[in-house]
Amino acid sequence: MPEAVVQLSRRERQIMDVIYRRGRATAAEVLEDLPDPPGYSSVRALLRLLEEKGHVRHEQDGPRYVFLPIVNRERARKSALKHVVRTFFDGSATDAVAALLDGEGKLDSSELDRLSAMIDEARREGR
Amino acid sequence: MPEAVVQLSRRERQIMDVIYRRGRATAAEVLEDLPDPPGYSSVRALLRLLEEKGHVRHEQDGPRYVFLPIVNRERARKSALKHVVRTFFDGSATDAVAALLDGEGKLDSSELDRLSAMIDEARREGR
DNA sequence: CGGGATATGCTAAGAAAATAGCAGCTCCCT
DNA sequence: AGGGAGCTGCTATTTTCTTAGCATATCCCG
Repeated sequence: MPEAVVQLSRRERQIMDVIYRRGRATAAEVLEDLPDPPGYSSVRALLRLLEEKGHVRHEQDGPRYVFLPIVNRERARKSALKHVVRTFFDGSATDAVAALLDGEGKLDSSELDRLSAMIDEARREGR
Repeated sequence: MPEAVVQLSRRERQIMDVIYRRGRATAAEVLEDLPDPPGYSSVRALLRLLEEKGHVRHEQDGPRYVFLPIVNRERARKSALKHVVRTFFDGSATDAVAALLDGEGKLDSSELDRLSAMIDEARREGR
């Protein structure tokens, strides 16, 4: 029930995306990956804000900070998928999978095997 | 090619989500579904803005407007999935499917069949 | 060991977002 | 027909976001 989906602002969202993509990132790295990159100071101000709000934390790495998400990737993933499924697929995970299969880049045969295996697995569990 | 993912503000994003979820919506309906619902006027102001920016259009329905997304759901879906896959799954659609299979609610057997069929399909196309 | 490059902390101001208020139009019901 | 309910258009205000600037600390290399 917690899942207090705090609403991030535009930049905050962009920054969190970068951090999730990289797993961890310094202010300079974040800046590198931001669209319409602002000044360095701006990024740092936002990172401080995100930290205050409890979205990231930092570890010291020599002279600089490395920022990490508070919510682990696993959880964040699920939450993101859930939102997409709810918003664009009427809650149907199956439809979402369908879109992934034909939308995203071609999957090679080993990946398809992996998926088949997962489906068999689900079938076994399901009965 | 560029997927000009125009950056929406917090509220704008929320409103677009509502519209995509419902397919079409009046200002009152949008308001209904918004978290931390603001005043009615606020919603309308935002809708007007979204229309100006080209994200939605409206049709007249008797005395009121019904708003619809400009980008059709199909495209919006793909774009949303792509973003999630990129941000949280290192670009691996397969991993995303995996998360969907065990994350989202249980799939019943007919859905699993459907997925199997899609995978076979992909295999056939892929070779 | 000295200086440039790179960091951080803090703060202030400019830009954008979000909200609310008011006037006027339209529909609908009694 | 009269009047309330429900909408829209526009605008003004407040709040939040976003940015940049400056002072200070740390690292690292020649």
